[in-house]
Amino acid sequence: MQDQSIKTVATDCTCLNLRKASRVVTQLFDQVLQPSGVLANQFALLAALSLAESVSITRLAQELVMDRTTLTRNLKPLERDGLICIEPGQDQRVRVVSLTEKGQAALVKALPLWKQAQTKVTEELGQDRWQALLSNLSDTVSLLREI
Amino acid sequence: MQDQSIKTVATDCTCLNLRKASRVVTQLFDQVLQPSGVLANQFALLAALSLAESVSITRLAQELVMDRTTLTRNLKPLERDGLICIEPGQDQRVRVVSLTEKGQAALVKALPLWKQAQTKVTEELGQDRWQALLSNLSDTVSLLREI
DNA sequence: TTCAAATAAGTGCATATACACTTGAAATCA
DNA sequence: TGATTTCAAGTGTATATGCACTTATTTGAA
Repeated sequence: MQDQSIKTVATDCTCLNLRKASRVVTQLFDQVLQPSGVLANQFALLAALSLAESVSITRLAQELVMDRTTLTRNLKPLERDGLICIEPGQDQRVRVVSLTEKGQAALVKALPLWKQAQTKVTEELGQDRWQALLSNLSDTVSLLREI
Repeated sequence: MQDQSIKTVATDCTCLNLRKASRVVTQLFDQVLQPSGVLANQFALLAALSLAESVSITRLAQELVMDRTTLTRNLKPLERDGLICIEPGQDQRVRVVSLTEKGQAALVKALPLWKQAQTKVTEELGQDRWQALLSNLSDTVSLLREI
């Protein structure tokens, strides 16, 4: 009798559908960004750091809607490759993250590739559907992040 | 001068927005499913297996739009906990996955919690926006999975 | 019929994700 | 001022993700 319900899991589960789409789109972005040497997630980190200039790990994690400990580990490869710099802040508890020259350069190099990936998505979905998707994703994050 | 572009990464990046939403929603589902003892991703695997009855790893991976090797590893904890059974098929290359009694029971136990999580999402987004989101996610997967 | 191509799956490696717990520093309060 | 609370960050552990490479089996063709 729960057979009906189980079918709706496959078709209607918000989490499953989000994760599927996330996998597909991440693979596309990773592939297109390949020549730049950064992955999709790393590119987003670099972009966020470029805007924030200099920011604590906790604050950056909040902006990216990412667990703080996840961010700590995501920063590791970027630090190892010299794209970012992590220094103690005035408050000795805080560690401040910022882009290095090399990181800034990697971001600039990756930017046209990112636009390419974005264009692929908008071409496939069409502008209207893409706008709607983005808007709904953004709303989802806003509405669910604090419950 | 790429400063404008970089701002649009933070707001418009399809990949970033998808991953953010995926994180938020996965955390919600994991939390609500907690009493059932399965995570959101594991729940989706159990549901898919319940529908497929008995299926090869490659085929199940295709259905879930998941890399085959990712699925292999995702099945590990479920097999360890006795929720699924993996046996060689007639074709000796193939390994056939199926739900155990225990897995079926876990799925049934988790189902009302899943509905609870779904309801939370639809209540926050509202029916129309939720329907649109789901539809757009589904289209995104269909349109981008083979390019 | 034998050998090459194709197919199914696993492993090594690296990144991504987050919870529980710990450590160390700052702020607050008795 | 000294003790407690709060806060920022790191670590241990476990799951999730996918690419490159390998192994084993099947299929197909010379």
